[in-house]
Amino acid sequence: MRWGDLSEQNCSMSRSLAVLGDRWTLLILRDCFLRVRRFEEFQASLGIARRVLSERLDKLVAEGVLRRELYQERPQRFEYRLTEKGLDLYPVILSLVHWGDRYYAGRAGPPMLHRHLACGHDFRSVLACSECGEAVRPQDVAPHPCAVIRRKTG
Amino acid sequence: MRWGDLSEQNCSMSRSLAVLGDRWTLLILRDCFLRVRRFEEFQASLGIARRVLSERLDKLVAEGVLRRELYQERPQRFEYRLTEKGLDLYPVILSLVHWGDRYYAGRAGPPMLHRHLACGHDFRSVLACSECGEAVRPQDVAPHPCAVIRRKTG
DNA sequence: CTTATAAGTCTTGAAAGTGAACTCAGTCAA
DNA sequence: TTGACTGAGTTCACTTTCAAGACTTATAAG
Repeated sequence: MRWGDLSEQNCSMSRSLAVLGDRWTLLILRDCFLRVRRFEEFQASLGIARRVLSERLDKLVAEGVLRRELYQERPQRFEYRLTEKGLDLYPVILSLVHWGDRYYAGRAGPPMLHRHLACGHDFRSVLACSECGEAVRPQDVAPHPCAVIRRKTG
Repeated sequence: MRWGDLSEQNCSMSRSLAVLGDRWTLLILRDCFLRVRRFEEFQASLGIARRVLSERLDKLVAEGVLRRELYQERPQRFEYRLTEKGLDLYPVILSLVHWGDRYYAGRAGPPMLHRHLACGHDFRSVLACSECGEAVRPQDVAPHPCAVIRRKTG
């Protein structure tokens, strides 16, 4: 299967990864959450090839994850900002960061901490249930198909 | 910058993505959480090229995300199972699934639901604070460097 | 004019991915 | 004892994507 065909899969994860799942896109989005907004900033921060950066930004804009906003007339210059759809990726980003913190922080500890302004503490992200608010572990979850699952029956 | 140099970055997200951030790895892990364990099963489920699957599984084993376990002697056959480190990726996977549910579910709704066995409800994943248990939004969080940040100073 | 800046685009060799065929160890059935 | 079959890979001949740097375009500043 080609990567491009992924978005046609009947699976939300495939469809998410069709947008986010290549080598640079999530790093670009991490930068967005750190208030990086301009082409040269992304390029300097990531060391990504310019052509690839350009492609990825275009795709994220096309998908509505980022929007391209004029910040200067003459010469026209644009910056890239998270939309609401983009902001909704925060749990994905933070989960990845905290997994890295747990398994790849050196002796020096995690390079970055996150303070929860509401309670004042540095925190880790916890997966919680939208219905009861409790923390959720993999063994507490039963995935089940929503409706009819289409199978090839031939 | 080459992808291979990513793991040397002083950022937990880079280090996570150095392991997980290519085009197929997270889909392989999704399958793991759905109890797919064997080479042929992964291959059939994903339609991935066999060479790439083989490479990815090896890498995940090398990183300690999966372990390779003998399930049959003569001929020796192995299956791949999540380690604790792998199980800790559940928040990442579920966040991606629920983001896809929200933005890419068709008229039919999400293809897959997740029941929280503790409370009995189908749920969405919510990002919560490990310290106070409250739900966290991006604007509630202040990231700050943990220790000295190394910069190129000349 | 000349240089500088920001945001790209173009080019070219290197790396990675694709799909089909092939290998290898062993089982099973005739 | 041959022949088909299974599961887990490996190999090969392409095709696609990526990396790094040079080039382009619009404009301002000196």
